[in-house]
Amino acid sequence: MDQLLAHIQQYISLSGEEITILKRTLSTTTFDKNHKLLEAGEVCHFNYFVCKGCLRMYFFKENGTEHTTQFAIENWWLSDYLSYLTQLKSPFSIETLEPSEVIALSPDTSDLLATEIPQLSKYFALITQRAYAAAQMRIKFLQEFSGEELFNHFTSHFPEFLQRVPQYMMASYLGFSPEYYSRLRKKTP
Amino acid sequence: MDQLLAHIQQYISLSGEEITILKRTLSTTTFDKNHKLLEAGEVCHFNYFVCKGCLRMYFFKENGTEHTTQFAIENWWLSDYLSYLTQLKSPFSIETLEPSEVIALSPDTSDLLATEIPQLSKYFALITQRAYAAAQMRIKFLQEFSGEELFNHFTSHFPEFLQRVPQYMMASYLGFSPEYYSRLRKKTP
DNA sequence: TTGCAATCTTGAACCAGATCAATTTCCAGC
DNA sequence: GCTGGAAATTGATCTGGTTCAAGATTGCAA
Repeated sequence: MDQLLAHIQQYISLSGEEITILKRTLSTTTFDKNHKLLEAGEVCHFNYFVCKGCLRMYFFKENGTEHTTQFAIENWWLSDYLSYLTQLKSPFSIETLEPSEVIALSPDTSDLLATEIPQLSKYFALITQRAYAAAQMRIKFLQEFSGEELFNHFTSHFPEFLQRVPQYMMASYLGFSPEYYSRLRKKTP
Repeated sequence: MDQLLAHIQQYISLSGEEITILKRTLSTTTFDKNHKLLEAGEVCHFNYFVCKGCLRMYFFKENGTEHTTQFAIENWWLSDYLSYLTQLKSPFSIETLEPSEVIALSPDTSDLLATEIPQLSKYFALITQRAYAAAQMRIKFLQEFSGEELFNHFTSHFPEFLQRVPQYMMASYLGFSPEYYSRLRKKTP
């Protein structure tokens, strides 16, 4: 919970009263490893803030192969935004990869908080802008880099991730097969 | 200009006075075909709204090949959000593909308008959310579909685009070579 | 501690899509 | 209405990455 308050206060300042409102309105939930927060075919009712742990969002192709589209660790928000906004069914699943502590925010609660704490809209706007900017860069990387380049880029920029995430998930996140991932790993130890 | 006002009023309602403020503050600019609105290496100072025409955002790999990351037609906003937010240099270029009429919005003007027309923050927030949602779906499609599937999906969902955009740009947008695009096209006429 | 299931590795055959090179078609500007 | 350059097609060849199948490792549940 303090995790989120600290994160918010990186962008806007909160009065004592506002902090009280937030603490009263929001609550953290603890989940085991491999707990499903969203199952493909359901509506994505929440935007999840990770206080502690690690989540991922993924989907299945018709042929049954699984593809991870996003990871989220401490201080990241994660949700299927299209489903979250429209309340239509999501093609994605979201699950914990570690025992995790998250805050689940619904659109209603979000609106409520934004009216009680006007500043908060600015925080949410910033978060969404940053998420969009990150998505733009991810699209660029996927187009720009070969598998090997993606692998090298990722291992050098986010080494901490590799410890926390199974290789076959990393492989599907970067857009190639587990076998090829293993070969790249061998290549540059 | 009315194009933007209409677009805004799909999401929020504006008073006559607010419309006046908008008309006074914003202006449309007309550009020839192939006009560069942003050159790679510069800061992206504006978020562009397309009243009429067509823009694209693209970048170059070291090997010199060009990759289109986004198109924008009427009623779409386009910018390199990371550069726009941080005012750091952008790796992208933005150019018109047709004679176009656009509204260029700077972060300062955006803030100014948001204080004069509080409702407008909601509009901008919605636009960004939708853009983020679209980017999430784009990433999903790029992971989910083979070249041929992407091609079929795109031609069936956005046939109007194909008329307006050169094939080699479509090819790089979908993530493959112009030659392969041509072969796919032949395959399914 | 053991046993089983999930994950990771390795090899060999294969293929979607790239690259290179040679025409052909399409236009924008004179 | 030419004409030169950009865009599109087509064929031949090549390769990054997949797929399939068979072990080797790991890790966790009982």
